[in-house]
Amino acid sequence: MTSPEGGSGRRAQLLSIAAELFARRGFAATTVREIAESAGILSGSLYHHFESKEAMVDEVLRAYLDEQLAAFRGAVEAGGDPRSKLEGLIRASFTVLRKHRWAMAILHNETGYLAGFERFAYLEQASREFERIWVRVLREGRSRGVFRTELNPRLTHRFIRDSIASTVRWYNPRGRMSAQTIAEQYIRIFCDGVVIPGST
Amino acid sequence: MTSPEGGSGRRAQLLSIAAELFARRGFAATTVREIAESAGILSGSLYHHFESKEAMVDEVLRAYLDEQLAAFRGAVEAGGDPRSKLEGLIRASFTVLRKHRWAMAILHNETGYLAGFERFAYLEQASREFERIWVRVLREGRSRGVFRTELNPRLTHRFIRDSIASTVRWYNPRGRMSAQTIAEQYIRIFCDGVVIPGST
DNA sequence: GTCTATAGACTGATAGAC
DNA sequence: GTCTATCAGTCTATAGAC
Repeated sequence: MTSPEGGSGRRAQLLSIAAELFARRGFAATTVREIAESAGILSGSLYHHFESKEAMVDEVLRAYLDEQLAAFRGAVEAGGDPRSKLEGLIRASFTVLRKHRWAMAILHNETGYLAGFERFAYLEQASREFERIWVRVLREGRSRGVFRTELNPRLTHRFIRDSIASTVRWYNPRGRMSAQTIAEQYIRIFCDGVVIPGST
Repeated sequence: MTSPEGGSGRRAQLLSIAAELFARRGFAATTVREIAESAGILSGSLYHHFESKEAMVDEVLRAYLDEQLAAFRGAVEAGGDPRSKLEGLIRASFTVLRKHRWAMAILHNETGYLAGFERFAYLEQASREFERIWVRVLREGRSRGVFRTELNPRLTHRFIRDSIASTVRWYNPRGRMSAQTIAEQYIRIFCDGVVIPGST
């Protein structure tokens, strides 16, 4: 406990290196030797900090899920009309993306693989809780007559969730497009669509 | 050459089994022993049909990319206004999804890993060609004043591409929602948005 | 906190019998 | 077309020196 993050700086640094590799190359395809080499140490030394490779991805994912859940709840509690809440949820996703981009990618890419292990059963629980939050907002908008009734709320949620998660693959924090800029484009597409109403 | 698909039935069957495993658990995480076991044979027997594990995924991906490219070109050549072309591209994606769902998932999930091998350099070429087709349609719509000018065409393309690719994770060909139903929902969200114009 | 050295399991792939 | 048997390499993880 030597830094505000609640862990030693070295530990957090190693986790960040591992997370990026897991996200870029896949969890199974990333070896502990690669993680160690990226950190400038040998693989055996990693086990002074972590119990196993699984424990590393576990810690990365839990930290992300906790913050994402808090951000989603905050967005809903901020209130407003359904559209404002929906925009808030999208913005909350991109706010968390800035800090947890690798974790978002890992969750998106590896759920199918990790869900097979009992250790990671909490991933599905978290996904269901996230879906509940989004679907509630989408249903509210529908019943108030501001969201299209022909759209399936669960499909709609997955649609936007997967779009955002996939953003991580090309998003560059030092690039031309900030997370906030991307968020505003996504809100535009998602809420209002690509086609200008009445143009055809 | 004993079947209309251009390969022996057995070969196609083995490829289908492998593709599903690659899509569900990841290419690196899937072992040749698992593929063989799913097919009811032993791992050594696989090498009578295929040169390597890489050759298997290679064949799966090439078959998909060829059909997808033809489908996209057909959609654009069908003509019509920009919105019709855009809808055609989305429908073409879902038409191909029915036959190549596992290949779509593999391409989406493993590009980051496979792109590292020279053997799979063609994946990036194909992605660029697909993007060119979509962006041309999106730009045309913009310049004709039917698509929103504030939207970045490349971002817009990736947005819908990744949404569709992610669909494979929950799409069930024997489920309540057909690929066509999903396509129409996606067209609605993507073209017109979730929010009903003038409702707020 | 890192290194050396290695155990023990698993991996993709091969050779030859049937 | 499948099986048996196995090789050579790689993987995660451990034990103990420094």
